[in-house]
Amino acid sequence: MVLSERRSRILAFIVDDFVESAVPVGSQSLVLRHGLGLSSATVRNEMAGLEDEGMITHPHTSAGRIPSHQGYRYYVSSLMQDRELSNTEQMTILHQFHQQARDLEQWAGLAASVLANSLHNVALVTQPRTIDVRLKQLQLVELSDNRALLVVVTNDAQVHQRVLEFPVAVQQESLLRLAGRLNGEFGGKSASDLVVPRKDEPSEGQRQVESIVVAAVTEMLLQEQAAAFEEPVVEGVRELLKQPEFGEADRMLDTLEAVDERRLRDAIPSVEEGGVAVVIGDENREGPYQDMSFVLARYGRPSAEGGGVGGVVGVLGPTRMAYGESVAHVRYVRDVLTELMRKLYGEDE
Amino acid sequence: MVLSERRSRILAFIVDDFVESAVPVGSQSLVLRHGLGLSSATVRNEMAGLEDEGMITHPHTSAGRIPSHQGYRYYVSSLMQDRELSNTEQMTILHQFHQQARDLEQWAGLAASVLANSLHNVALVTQPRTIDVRLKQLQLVELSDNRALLVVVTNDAQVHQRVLEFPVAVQQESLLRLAGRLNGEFGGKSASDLVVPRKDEPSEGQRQVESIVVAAVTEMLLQEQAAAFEEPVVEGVRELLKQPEFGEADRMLDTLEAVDERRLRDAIPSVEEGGVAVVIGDENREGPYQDMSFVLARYGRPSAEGGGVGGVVGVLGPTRMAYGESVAHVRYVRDVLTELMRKLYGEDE
DNA sequence: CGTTAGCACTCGGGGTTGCAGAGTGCCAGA
DNA sequence: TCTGGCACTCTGCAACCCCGAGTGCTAACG
Repeated sequence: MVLSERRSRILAFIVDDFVESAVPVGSQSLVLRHGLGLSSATVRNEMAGLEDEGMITHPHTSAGRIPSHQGYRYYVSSLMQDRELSNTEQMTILHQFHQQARDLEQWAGLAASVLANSLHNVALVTQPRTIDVRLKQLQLVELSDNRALLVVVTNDAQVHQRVLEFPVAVQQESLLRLAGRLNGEFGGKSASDLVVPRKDEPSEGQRQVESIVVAAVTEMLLQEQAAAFEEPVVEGVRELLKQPEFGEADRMLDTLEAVDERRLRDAIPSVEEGGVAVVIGDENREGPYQDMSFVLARYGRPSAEGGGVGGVVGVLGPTRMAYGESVAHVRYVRDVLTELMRKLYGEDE
Repeated sequence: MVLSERRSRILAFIVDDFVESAVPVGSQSLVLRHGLGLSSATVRNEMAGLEDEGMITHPHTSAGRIPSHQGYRYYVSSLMQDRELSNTEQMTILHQFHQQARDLEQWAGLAASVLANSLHNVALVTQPRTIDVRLKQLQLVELSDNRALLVVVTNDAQVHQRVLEFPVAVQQESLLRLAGRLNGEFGGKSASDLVVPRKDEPSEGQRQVESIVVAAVTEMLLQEQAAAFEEPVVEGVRELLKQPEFGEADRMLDTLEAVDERRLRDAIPSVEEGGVAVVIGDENREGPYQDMSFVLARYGRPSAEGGGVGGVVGVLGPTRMAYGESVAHVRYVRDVLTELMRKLYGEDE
């Protein structure tokens, strides 16, 4: 569907005004705010037209117009100008990363904070994951006589841990030897390559220990493999709930449920690599998000070689959202994260 | 202050009824619900007395009575009967722990979930910490040519990680040797014992690498040491906000801010070992919690030998809270966590 | 034929009014 | 010392009204 030049301008103004004020915009206020050389009556006629085309609606007979989901869609796809962040904005964001981001795990949280604060909506960032999970290194730390902490580092630089219990007493020294041997044997391997070995040398007890460790590692790798994402880091819930669409208490409670990490993990729309995806209102499959919008992007290295590592970064807000701003910010933070990952995992390979 | 037997009974009924219904309780409804052999008029006289003693108040002239903070305090200290969880309740909770709690890190979250669901309030649990942080083991994992992941396990079985950047290229093999050497040298030592060594053998580059690693480890240990608690795991925010005292939207927003992890970390009242602490309303120093109550306990091993490991577990709710239930649940979950820790870190030492 | 002025109509929000219900305080009598 | 009774108070809720902002339509205008 293509709108006339004039209608497009009017639609864009309606979207802009409504996004800013959250109040349905009427014909008169429109001509007053933006000096279009038309009378309010003409604008009313055009608005009626826009309504016929499904771009805007009435909340009730005598209220101003608000954009429909389709109207937002048209705005995002055809009308919105695609701005880049200014240098100052870029520097502000970069600065926060350079100052605080020590640890891989903190990156996601930091990115989420930055987005939430700039956009006053919920920001969500998943931890970087690889599609092809492999063991990088494991470590065994003695805790008590027959307990040890197993620490597993995978090729996406994620660290996982688990407490193991053995039927026999073990010494730190033998655990070290075992860890060393297993690292040599299984380092770089994926879950399916791990098998409980049947060597002859080790005593009965040690064989048991070994098989417990290998089983745990296998399970941890599989678990990592199974979840496309783990629960995303979510930031800015309060920012979101300050928006006037959530003014009523029960609406707030529903929304609070919708932005629960566990809930979001399964609801994040799929995103293709490269661009920034905008999913508006009822384009969402899941109920609670039908009057909200996602702006999402993949960060990380492309999965070309199967060894790609990455995740998803984005914001979630009411459909009445500053799409232009959001896209610009999400894209920039995506680029920053991608660059960080590129440095971390090395330039090539 | 001591109340007459009859007034005590009436106060207890007022607290019970108000906790249950959240509606100010009047003299008549009181005699109807509990068959005390008195007329409403007499109860009114007693209520006037209780009001003089500061135990209850009026929201306005012609409303029922609600307990004052002092009233709750009297109730908790003198009136409340101290129940234990029934066997079934204990089993339900234990079952959840046995089924899900694989990983030390998950314990806190699980404990919080259990409490939040049973008590319909916010539950908070800090990760176990020791007062005397020592290095247990470290691990170095190569990421790219000149980057490595440093994994540090401390004596409280916490795992921490950081990405390090070296001025020279490093090999996994030399990292392994370095890690082994440092483990031998510094295992069991605390931050103050770590010093950048000045050996002669290693080449210039390797010395740089070593000093970077040692510096990072020191910093991580200190950081762990500095924070009495890290941010607690918080669960059940939605449960809390469903309570009628948060029915209005702006009240909800304020509360949402108050239960923010970062905010809570600094606001948790201090708790002595042993018992269960109840901090009611304006007994809290910090503003946002002045009309809420904490029920808290320390879990873990006593810090007798300086090597104790533990944390804090508890709930946060409106002053109108089922204190008896809360105390019973918090105490039981505390015991469960303590037992788990005892097993984990060994019986003695 | 597109644009505009004018007009009747509609609806939500805010303020007012008017109960009904639940409670209280107090007093006089058992 | 307790209790029945009564006048009084305050909240919550529903009904009501009115104002303002906005619409749709029609007729006139360039």
